[in-house]
Amino acid sequence: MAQAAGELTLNQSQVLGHLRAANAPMTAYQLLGRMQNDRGAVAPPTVYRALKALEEAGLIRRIETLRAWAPVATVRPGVVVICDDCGTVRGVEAPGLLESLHERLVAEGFAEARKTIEVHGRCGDCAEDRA
Amino acid sequence: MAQAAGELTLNQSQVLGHLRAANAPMTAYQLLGRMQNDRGAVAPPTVYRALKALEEAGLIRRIETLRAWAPVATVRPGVVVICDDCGTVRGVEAPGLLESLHERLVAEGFAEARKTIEVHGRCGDCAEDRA
DNA sequence: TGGATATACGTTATAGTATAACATAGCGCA
DNA sequence: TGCGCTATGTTATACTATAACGTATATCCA
Repeated sequence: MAQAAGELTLNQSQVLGHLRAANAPMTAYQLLGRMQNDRGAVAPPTVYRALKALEEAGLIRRIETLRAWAPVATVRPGVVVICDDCGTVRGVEAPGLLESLHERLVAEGFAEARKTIEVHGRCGDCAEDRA
Repeated sequence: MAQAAGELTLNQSQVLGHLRAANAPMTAYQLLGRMQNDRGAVAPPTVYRALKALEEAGLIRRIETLRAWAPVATVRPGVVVICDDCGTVRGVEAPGLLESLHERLVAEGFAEARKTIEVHGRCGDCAEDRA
């Protein structure tokens, strides 16, 4: 069951599909539940393997502070903004910010490999709802 | 067993002591092991309760990307820099950077409550060791 | 004084997140 | 055909975190 490079397997595309259909990040076990609805018996490694492959392909990322996963389409750049009321997540572009942090660390001799920037709070829509 | 505000209980000061003695963040269960060495039977809630109190007191913080805990040195730094080789963690102050991100989000109507910024890579010392 | 309340901790059990290890199956190709 | 590769299945277990309930001690104040 070899797989052409750049294409998704069935597991992977199902997991990605569920993540893209959701309006908030999903935990691995929420995904597992969906997969079991779709297909019957599915075990955790099936989901975790798909998540790993999708993450390596740059199609999803883990939201560390939520222990959950989101498609990069909703979260693309470096800064992830999370509304604790409605659960939605979006990416904010802040190239200058990331750049200056990078410079700063390089100057201190630190070789940066991976950045996680997550901001929690309440989005404008939810603030209005409570106004 | 009420506790004067601002003072640490025995559990809390033992947990904090272990974290300060370590040269890298520790997981809750590593701490649990140390506590058991010190005192015999100790259960997870004892450790987690101490961690929660210490975090609320601003004395430690959870390193999300490591699922581990580290003491906070004096000022609460905005950016946590983690060496994946030696495991050490340090805080970097970057007030301008955080400020500009904050402005940016306020402009979009987002009310920020909590930020997590963690950078992984290799520190200068470890780069030298491998040179 | 004594009882209502609050806080910390003990204890048991369980929920939630993630991976190790080994087995099976399909595919490309020498 | 038989070998090696990759994806998936399957079982078990490790690791992280919290719920729920019980006990002890301190504090407040009627």
